[in-house]
Amino acid sequence: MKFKDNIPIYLQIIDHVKLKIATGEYKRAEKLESVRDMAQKLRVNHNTIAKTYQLLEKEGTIFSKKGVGSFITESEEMISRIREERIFFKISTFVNDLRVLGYDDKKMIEELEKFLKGEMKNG
Amino acid sequence: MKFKDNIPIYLQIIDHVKLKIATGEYKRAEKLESVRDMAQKLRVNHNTIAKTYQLLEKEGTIFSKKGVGSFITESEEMISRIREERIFFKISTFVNDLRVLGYDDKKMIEELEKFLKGEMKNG
DNA sequence: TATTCAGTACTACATACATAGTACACCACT
DNA sequence: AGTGGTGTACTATGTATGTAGTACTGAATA
Repeated sequence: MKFKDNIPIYLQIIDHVKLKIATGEYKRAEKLESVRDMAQKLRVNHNTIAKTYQLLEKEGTIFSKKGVGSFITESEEMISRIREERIFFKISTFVNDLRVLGYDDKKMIEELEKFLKGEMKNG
Repeated sequence: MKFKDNIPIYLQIIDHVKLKIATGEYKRAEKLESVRDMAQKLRVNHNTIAKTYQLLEKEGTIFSKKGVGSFITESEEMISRIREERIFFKISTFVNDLRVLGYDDKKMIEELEKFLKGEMKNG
């Protein structure tokens, strides 16, 4: 996993975990990698992963048991919400950003279609 | 202007300036507010604005003259590029993000259209 | 019971960010 | 020549982030 500068690593890992939940890669009640294993895999300090897991637990996305491990939430409703909120956020961000740049609904859709067609030509 | 946590203020101001260039609010060779005035307006330290302007100058977006002020680039080509790069980035980010979530081109456009229609109902 | 693995907690250290205050260098203008 | 506005530079301080190392607590298991 590659981290961007200028954004705290622990926030990027939080997003990384929630993305995997949103895509279904992480499933309900599934055991996460341990704090130390995840730290080694992502090449960060275990304290950074501990902070990540603690914040994810605080918002209910995962839960941790001392001596046992950390697990994805058991609530399917929570998992659905994570996915839906993510989709809504991505779309509304896109719409807002392009409107600020002067795009109306029609032009927005046209430019998106043009982009998708142009991609096919190039790669 | 409201700043997000977790993203350095000076980066947010850089984006803020470039957005105003992209939208045409800031025009070619236009004089920017002074370091101290901009600082007061945005309620940040003047050192933060100084850093912002210096980074914007390093990438050629603006230029500064000691004792005179800071100015938007004189290059129309540069201004066009700032706008075009911004649009490309927003669209490609959107496409990538939704693909990761399992959306193909068709569904992507459908969901965008649904979002835009849904907005009309609500507000 | 003893070991191992798990989350958690703490100190120490370094760097980036942001503020606060001050000072200097440069330019325009009176 | 002097004044004021400009960018620039510097020190000091505090907070957040991240690493490094160590140690503790709890649960599972041999």
